[in-house]
Amino acid sequence: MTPATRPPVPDAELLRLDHQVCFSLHAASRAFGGVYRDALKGLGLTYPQYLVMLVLWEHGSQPVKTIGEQLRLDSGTLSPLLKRLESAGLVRRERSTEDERSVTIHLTPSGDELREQALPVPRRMLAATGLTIEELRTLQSLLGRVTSALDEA
Amino acid sequence: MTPATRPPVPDAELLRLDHQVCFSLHAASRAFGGVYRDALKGLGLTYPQYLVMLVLWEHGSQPVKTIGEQLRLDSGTLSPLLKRLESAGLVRRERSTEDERSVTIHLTPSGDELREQALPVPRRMLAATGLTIEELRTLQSLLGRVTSALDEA
DNA sequence: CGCAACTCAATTGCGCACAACTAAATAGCT
DNA sequence: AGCTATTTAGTTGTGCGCAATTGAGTTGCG
Repeated sequence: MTPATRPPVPDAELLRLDHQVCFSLHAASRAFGGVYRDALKGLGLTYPQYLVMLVLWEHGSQPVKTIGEQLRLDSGTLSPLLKRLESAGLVRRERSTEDERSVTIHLTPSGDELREQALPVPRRMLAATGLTIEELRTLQSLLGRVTSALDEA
Repeated sequence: MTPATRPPVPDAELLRLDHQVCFSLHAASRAFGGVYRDALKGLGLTYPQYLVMLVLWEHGSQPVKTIGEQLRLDSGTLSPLLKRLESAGLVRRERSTEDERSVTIHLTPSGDELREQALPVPRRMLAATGLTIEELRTLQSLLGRVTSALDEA
């Protein structure tokens, strides 16, 4: 069934299905955000701030640019976010001496310590999704393909 | 392989996998947003505004509350958004006479006409995802389950 | 050297998302 | 009727996301 040539899906269904998928993605993203908000409240981090900390915990000090590349965020988002992390005492911003355009982000001791408190968060989130590891893999694979395809369009 | 009792997935992998899934969702949502931004530019709509118009096109005039329920958005988001749609001449806001707390949103003739221009959008988006109908169904099913589970947590 | 092109971070402006709160109206209960 | 609780929009404040712009700094080329 459903040969390689387009199967007989009527316009009306396509329309509804598309609506559901794009909306589902939007809704799922916000639902995740809500649960992360709770899970991260104790750490004083928002979800995007947590993503930045994950990058720093995993790969250490690095300039704003490479953080943005990994998270797909630009300086308009990262600059104020990093200043808030700096105000919270978690990171230090240091203008590079070799290339004065570049600002390197370092973890402070507080920022490094926070890692331990963050360790139980992923397992808690995994449980909250109600999915099996297999399903998570499937989901991640599909999302990755969608994102790549959309980025090229 | 992978019995019902937790399979031997080390913490480190769990951590990375979780990171990837939540991040993938975040990234996919923003990637979708970017492509919708282009697709909807000609209509003068943002993606959330498009969602509101879809609800109105499908189900007609209705109060703010029911729009919010369908889109999972509260009045803090919808009130200013609807005012922008009103400024654009696409909707009319009318306080109900029977229950003066309620504001009913109506499509204007312009708002109704816009539907035709929006018809090609879904097919364009579907193509941009690069997924088959089957994969979209799988994706939507997983996202729906995740959202339900997360909403309860 | 001197000038043009590029890079990188920051800033500005707009819109979305959500929490907390306000205000007005309705419903329910005594 | 009178009082309380609930419902419904709206407002305010904070933070994310992105486009467009600015400005400092670097690189490359003649």
